Formats: sequence, C-alpha cells, structure tokens
Amino acid sequence: MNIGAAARASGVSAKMIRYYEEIGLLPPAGRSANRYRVYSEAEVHTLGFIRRARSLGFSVPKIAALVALWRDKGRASAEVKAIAEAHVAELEAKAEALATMARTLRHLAAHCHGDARPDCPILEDLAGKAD
Amino acid sequence: MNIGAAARASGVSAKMIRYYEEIGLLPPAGRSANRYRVYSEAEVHTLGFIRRARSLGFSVPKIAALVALWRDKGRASAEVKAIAEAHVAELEAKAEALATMARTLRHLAAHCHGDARPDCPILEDLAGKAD
DNA sequence: GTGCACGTTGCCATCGGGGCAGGGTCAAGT
DNA sequence: ACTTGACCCTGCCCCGATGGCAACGTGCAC
Repeated sequence: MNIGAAARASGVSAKMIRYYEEIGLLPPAGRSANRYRVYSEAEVHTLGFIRRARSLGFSVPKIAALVALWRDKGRASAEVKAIAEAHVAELEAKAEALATMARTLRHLAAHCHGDARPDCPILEDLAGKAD
Repeated sequence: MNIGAAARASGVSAKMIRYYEEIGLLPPAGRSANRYRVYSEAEVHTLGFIRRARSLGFSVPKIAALVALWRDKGRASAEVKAIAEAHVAELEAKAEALATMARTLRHLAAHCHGDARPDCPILEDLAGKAD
C-alpha cells in the first residue's frame, strides 16, 4: 500500500504521515524499489490509533508514549490511566480557562447597549477601568 | 520612556511591543536621537489595552479592530458588541470542544482498572474498537 | 508515447511568543 | 578618562501540528 492509500484508509493525511515519520512518532516506513513508502495493514492500524488520539487532544509526545504502551502487551493499565488522567486535567484546565474568558466577556457584553451610542463597558474594561 | 520602562509599565514584554509594531498593530514608535524607541503614557495605555484584550483571548486582528473602535470616539457600541459576541461564541465553541474531549477520556479512564493488569479500555478505544 | 495521478524532497507560512548573538549607547563608579 | 553593567538595536532560530507549493521522478492506461 502506498502513502495515498494508507492516508485514505487511516484518515491521516499523507503529509502528516511523513511528518510523524520525520519526528520519530513512526518508524521509517519500508520502501519499494522506486523509493515509495509502503504500508501494511498493521501500520494503517497504528495511523488510525494516532488519529483517534489526536482527536482527543493528545500531543505527539504523549501519543508516542501511548503507542509504546499499546505495543507492550505486558503494560500495566495504571500507566495508561495516569497519562489519560493527566491529559484530562490539562483539557479541563484549558476548557475552564476559555470558559472563564467567555463568561467575563459575555458579562461585559451584556451591559453594552449595542446600539448607535458610543459608550461601551467592554472598551472601558479593556481600557483599564478595572485595572 | 524607553521600551523597557514601557514594558514594565504595561505588562507587555519588550519583545512583544516590537512584534506588535512590526505587524502593524501599533504605529511605529517615535525614536530618540540614538534610535531607541520612545513611548508616551498614551502609548503605554494602549499597550495595557492590548494586554487585557489578549488575556480575554482576542486574536491580534480582532484587537486591531477593537483598538480602532476605542480610538473612534463616535463609534457605535453595537460594533464593539458584535465583535465581543462573536468572540464569546468562538471561546465557548473551543471550550466545549475541549470539555467534550475531557468527558470522553474521563469516561474511558473511569472504566480502566488502573492497576498492574494490561487490559485497558482507553487503549482499546484508541485502537479502534469503536471505530 | 503521452498524459494524468501519484510519489518524492524541500521550503515557506501559520500564531504568539521566547531566546540568543553581535553590536551600539549610556550613565555611574573608579 | 576608562571600565563596567544595564539597556537598546536588528536579525535569526525555535516551539506544534498542519497546509500548501514547487520541482522533479514514476507508473499505469490509453
């Protein structure tokens, strides 16, 4: 299977497959006589694993750790759980930071007339009223 | 006031002040005879505005629009409110996306023993059990 | 044999910064 | 006067994960 077919089969773009190989997340793919990268079903399976991990917001280094544990049939599930829980905490912290910004701004916007008049509590706050 | 003093007074790093000038968010600062950038209190005030807008997650282009409205004493508050509400929607969408990832992963982790045994629903899910 | 689809590598851009190198400037202390 | 240290200047490289483009090689179908 060439890279394009592997990309279609896994949902990971050819560009990203090369990138993952370049940064060491994937071992160098085998090459056919014409120097084209060749992928097996197992490698496509790994690419799908990576895609799903990315969709849960895992960074590439964390995914590397997860893939290593996945390959290690004797892993302790505690190790996986620890990575996952640390990531959940990170995600929740980021989500809360964004939600806090949204609440603050929503509150400011609620007090803004939103008409043709120029006075606006949003600008007043940004200008340092509450500094 | 030189750039270092302006940075301390505004809370924006000297590096970022130069960056904002370079990308056009700030007009080129005046220069003293030795080519040092010179800042007035008004410019420091603008920098504080930018810093607070950044802390609410506004992108640089949006901040450029907000600064322009701030300067325009005849602005309609509706314009400011529209930018703010669009940004609130963006923030909430991103926060919700992260929160959804966190919930999904938290759910998977809750079903993981987290002990020395190797079986782990987190890895099973990533491997495509639910693909 | 020709054209198209696909592969290869390499470079540039994103965004909001951090950091460092190499050099100029200035003020205070010796 | 001379040195030292703090500050300033510009320009470059780095981060993460991804997209895009250029220039060029390959393979297959007609």
